[in-house]
Amino acid sequence: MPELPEVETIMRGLVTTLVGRRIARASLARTDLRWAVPDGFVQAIVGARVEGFRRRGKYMFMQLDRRVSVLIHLGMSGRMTIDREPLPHQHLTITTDEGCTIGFVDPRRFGALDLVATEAEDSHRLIADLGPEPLELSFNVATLTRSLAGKATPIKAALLDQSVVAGLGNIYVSEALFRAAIDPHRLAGSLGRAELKCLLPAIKTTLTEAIAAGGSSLRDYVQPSGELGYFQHEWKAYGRAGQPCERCPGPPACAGIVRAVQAGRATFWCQRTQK
DNA sequence: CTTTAAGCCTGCAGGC
DNA sequence: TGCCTGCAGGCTTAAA
Repeated sequence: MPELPEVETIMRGLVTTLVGRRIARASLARTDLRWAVPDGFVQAIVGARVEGFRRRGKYMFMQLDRRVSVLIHLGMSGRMTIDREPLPHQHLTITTDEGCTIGFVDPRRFGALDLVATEAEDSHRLIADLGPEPLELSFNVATLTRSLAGKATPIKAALLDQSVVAGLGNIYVSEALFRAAIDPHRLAGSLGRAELKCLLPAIKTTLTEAIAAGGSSLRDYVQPSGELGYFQHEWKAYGRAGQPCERCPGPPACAGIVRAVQAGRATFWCQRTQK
């Protein structure tokens, strides 16, 4: 589920029910997530008021009055629920002073919960090495050029590297490369200035449109309300192996979208138009 | 140093 | 129906 657009969507859902509210109760069903939830987690948040949220890459901070933030990472299968019956694998349940119930659900337990001083959010070990936020001005042709310079790794893998740019995952890298008409196998350092000037807005518009659509839903609900995202209907490459490419006339001129495995991850692209 | 592969954990779809 | 295999949105680590 959760790449940047999904995390952003989920966070916006949490803002409306949590900001300004006090945490009346909290319970941890288990603490062995990707990393152990720290001792004292529940005591640290119960009684606190939620002041705001912040997203950084695929990570979310829930900022409490007490100068403490809860770091939330959803891993592969993480979800947040609002006012829904407890689900299997619901590891954390929070109740607000208004009686709303927030659930953190993560079957595969690749996700994480941690505490960090609010003023030190950016120093957290999971955050410190993240690259620029792709939708901010700090992510531009100059910074992208610098971070890709000399890289002998395929551009697909480079864009998945969170220290190059924070928040892209397997779906949106495939989508952005399709839009930029760049072959995912091209070595990152071999991309010319013109190609980077095309890739940059391709990344930004893909993410912006995905956020506007509420993210992409694969097999789980994305939004805390249970609503589905609908950007999966806009996918032009990801998950479309064997289907026609929208830029091409179809067979025999073009075989359509093909799938291959790169660095252990599925990649989808059009061999005719992505060079 | 850089780049690839394996591993973490569970659920689901497809093949037999 | 039931078992087995492969695959999945992320990230870390060990190995090459």
